[in-house]
Amino acid sequence: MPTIKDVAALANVSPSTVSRVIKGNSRISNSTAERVRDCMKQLNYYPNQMARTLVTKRSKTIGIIQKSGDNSIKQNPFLLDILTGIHRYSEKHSYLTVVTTSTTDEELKREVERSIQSQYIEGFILLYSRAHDAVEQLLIDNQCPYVIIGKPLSNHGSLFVDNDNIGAAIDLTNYLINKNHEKIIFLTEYSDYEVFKDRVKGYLQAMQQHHLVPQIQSIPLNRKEIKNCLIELLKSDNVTAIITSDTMLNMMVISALYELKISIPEKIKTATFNDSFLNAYASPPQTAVDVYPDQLGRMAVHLLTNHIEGNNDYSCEHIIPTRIIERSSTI
Amino acid sequence: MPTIKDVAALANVSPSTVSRVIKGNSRISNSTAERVRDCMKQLNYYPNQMARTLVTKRSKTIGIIQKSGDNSIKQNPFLLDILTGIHRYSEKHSYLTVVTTSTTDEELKREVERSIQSQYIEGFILLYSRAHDAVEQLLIDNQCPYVIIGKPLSNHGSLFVDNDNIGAAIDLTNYLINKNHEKIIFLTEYSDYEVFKDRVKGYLQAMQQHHLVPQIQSIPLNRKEIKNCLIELLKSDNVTAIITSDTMLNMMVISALYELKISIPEKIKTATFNDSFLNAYASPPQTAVDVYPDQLGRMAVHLLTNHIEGNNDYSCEHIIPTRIIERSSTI
DNA sequence: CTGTTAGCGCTTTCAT
DNA sequence: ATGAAAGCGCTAACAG
Repeated sequence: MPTIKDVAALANVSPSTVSRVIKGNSRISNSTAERVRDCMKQLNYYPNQMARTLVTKRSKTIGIIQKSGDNSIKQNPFLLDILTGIHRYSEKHSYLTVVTTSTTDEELKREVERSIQSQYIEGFILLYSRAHDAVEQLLIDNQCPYVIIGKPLSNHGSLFVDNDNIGAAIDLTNYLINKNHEKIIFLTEYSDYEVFKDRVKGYLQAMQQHHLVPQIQSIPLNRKEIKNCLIELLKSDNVTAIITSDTMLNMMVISALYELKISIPEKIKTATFNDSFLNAYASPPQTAVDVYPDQLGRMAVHLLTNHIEGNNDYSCEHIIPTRIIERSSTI
Repeated sequence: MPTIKDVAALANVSPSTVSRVIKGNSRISNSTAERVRDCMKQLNYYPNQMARTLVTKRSKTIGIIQKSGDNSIKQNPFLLDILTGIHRYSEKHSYLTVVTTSTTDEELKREVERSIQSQYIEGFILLYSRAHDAVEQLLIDNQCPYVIIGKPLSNHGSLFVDNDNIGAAIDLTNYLINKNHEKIIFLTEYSDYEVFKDRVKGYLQAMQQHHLVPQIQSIPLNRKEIKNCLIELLKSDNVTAIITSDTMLNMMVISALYELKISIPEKIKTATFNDSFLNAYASPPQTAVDVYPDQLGRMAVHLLTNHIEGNNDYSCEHIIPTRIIERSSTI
């Protein structure tokens, strides 16, 4: 591997001159700059990032923290779409991304701790929001720059980007109400994440505003329990529509409905949040709220890199809009 | 941020002694080692990875190369399960992973090029296998250590780990034949990846061995085309079972069947490859071949790190077994 | 068992 | 416009 010295020697200049050429310093004559660049090509030289980082203290690397859990949680297409947005936008700004995950919260914390200590991650993006989160506290304690994708909770003025989940839930509920549904139930998974709380809130608001009786049910992400729960819910009342708090839960619900031979949309309508291919290719395709995960990721990177680089730009919008994608499940 | 010198000063030893304590060198008296460790704690000291890498030339970082494509390709749970396996096992061996992806092949190549040039990735894992792949050629040209998850093609004696896809396809086909199916069709997506070729081969072998007429159809991953294709295939013949080459295609197929009001498993059985939650929570749950993606990832890391660290251990098994997970779609 | 010394490859004053 | 020199934080001979 050729070093900056090799290039310097070949070009008959000092290493500092080569260094200046690399970062496009203007005070270098065109002729030498040209010559140096030729030599770099000739030797197939590329600057060693480690060495550069060591002196500049700029690794151009951001850490992404997923919530812990098993595969089916982390493989939520919603999260993956955010990841894609982050990745794409980071690349454009020549930032590298490394993601941290774990099965348990404790392990996740340890992992994040490790990557803080290695001191080459310049900032973090937190892919979830939850009150009293140990990982966020870690970030605060270590004064790491970070941005949350989700609702900002701590009073540390943290950077964040989010959807208006209450509004989105109101919209989706109203959409069904406008189709003359009256008995609409809301299914949500057990969890203390903020998103779900907001969606419940929005549903409640919309139902109450139309003087309809809301019914909310928390269920674990588990085939059997979901099935039993549905049997219970559907036998007593004349439920005509189900809203689920997230696509993964919705997927399980429609799988259970299929088993129960309750056909969608004939007997019951279903709709959910976080659109993705999972909804487009479900049986039948599902109506869902698109939360523009790509944009969430993009904006998160934007905020974080701006903050890291000191050029704080607070003019940008932190709330990403949403829209309902209508599909067969509610038609 | 405290450095090794600060620790050394506080402990009244030289930096080299601290360095030795860090890497657990045995030739350090217990008393000083203890004292040094105390000082590290006291100062909240953690070694700077960059500096360490610069001198040792060991970054303990491996690069993962996904195939290019849009989200629905990269979010294939099969790939993500491999990723999880890689990640988990890397962590255990305190390796870091960074993944490279892109929408197009050209961009992917450029990205990989960049990460080779940055010279801090010690080896790569290629998540696909394809003949005449430009990215693999790049790895070869730059003499990067790498392992392929999939069929080894180049004659460079590359490390690899794979399933016996032909065998798996034979098994799955036989499973259906044993259930007295005779008209079984095989649907595969357009693509030049090796996995699919092998699965087709296995299907063919099994059908021919039982003197049944095979029927293979390539289709693009596209809702409309799949639907039309199914209409065509199902009207002419008395097809009783469909095998798809991958879960994503299968998902689209069952969505189309739902639309066509052809119920599974009553009118037709379906089965596919690469098991995941997508099959477990499909409508109805799908029979699928589990290829143990976690183990594929795990073994890939094992081979790669062994190779990087010079302790070549060729005794380990490179072919990961498979098994059929039976679910409602074929019952 | 421990200290001294010389770098790893790069950037960055400070000169000129 | 360019070079010399110092040093980022760490490790690795070589001494002793």
